[in-house]
Amino acid sequence: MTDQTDLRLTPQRMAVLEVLRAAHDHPTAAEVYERVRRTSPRIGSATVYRTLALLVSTGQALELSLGGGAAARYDANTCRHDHAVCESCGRAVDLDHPVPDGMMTEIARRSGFAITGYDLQFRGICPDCQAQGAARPRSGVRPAHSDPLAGNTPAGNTHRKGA
Amino acid sequence: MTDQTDLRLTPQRMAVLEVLRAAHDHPTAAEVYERVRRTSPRIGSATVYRTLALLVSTGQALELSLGGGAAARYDANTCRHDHAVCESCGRAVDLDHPVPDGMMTEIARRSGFAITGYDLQFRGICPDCQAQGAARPRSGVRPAHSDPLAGNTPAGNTHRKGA
DNA sequence: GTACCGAGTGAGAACGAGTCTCAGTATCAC
DNA sequence: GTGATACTGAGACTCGTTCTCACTCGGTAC
Repeated sequence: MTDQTDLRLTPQRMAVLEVLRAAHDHPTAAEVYERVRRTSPRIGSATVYRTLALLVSTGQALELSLGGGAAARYDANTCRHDHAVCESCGRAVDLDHPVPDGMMTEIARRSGFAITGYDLQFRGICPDCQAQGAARPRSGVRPAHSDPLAGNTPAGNTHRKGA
Repeated sequence: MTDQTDLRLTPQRMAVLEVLRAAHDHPTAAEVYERVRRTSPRIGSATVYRTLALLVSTGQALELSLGGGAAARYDANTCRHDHAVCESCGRAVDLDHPVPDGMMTEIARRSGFAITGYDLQFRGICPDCQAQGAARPRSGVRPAHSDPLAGNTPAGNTHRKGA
């Protein structure tokens, strides 16, 4: 849309794009909606979701799925880069693009896939949470490759809702 | 649980684990539930979700989030490996572990994160779909890093539901 | 044998994220 | 001005998942 396509440049779309470009914390769609409403109180959630999908489909934003059932996050930094996600606070930080191009060629050769891209997310504990000695898993971001544990409570649920 | 922990080895948990070990197609929780019901018709979905979370937390299964709002998938292959996901049919295939260990050390050094693991998913078109000349995006698996497109319909929705 | 306790279960309500429908509005081309 | 079409907002809806709660089951002490 906007400057690259024949789609219309509406105030709502401008607002969503501006929020996304101003944000460096990889907001979820709900967070984008909340921020856009500060400047455009009448905007609907459907419009925000539609606009985010549009931005992703036109290459003006990236959609990140940080796993563990967490909501999708959006990133206006469309240069190829990867992320490190904190398992304690859920924060995602940008990383340089560390996957060698040769690796994708090799994967394509071995798997027979026509590789179009990849998602690489490192998991760990961010410096802030390390400083706090935090290791409490955050709701919705469960460690997926965790070591076998004895005597866990059945569902390692961090309760998503209050009720 | 089972042979590694002091948790109980119940028939329901056995059934879930057996379904997961027999499956090589990375089933979703709903698919696991459906398959388990063939042998244990009285099992509840909550039990399946609880058991899957338990298997993940004890390291006996991996949870894969394939992005695009798709449901989490599960994998009984707990050896470190990565996946290639078909953007057309949604199939995920296992790949060898291609990320050099030195890369994680480097990421940890540069980001300050205490890296505990990573998720790497390649996206592309599987050989079968290439043979069919298919490029139709599958429900729930939208291309996330797609090239800028002019004149897309606003929401590239492949309708998830019939209604 | 039985009473107790805690882990585990099943049913279904509830929730959050995201999508769909639809009527109304804005914008564009003519 | 008119018609076509893109876009919007509201809200109902679906889906995946989790929570609650009453119940069952198995282990253990007596």
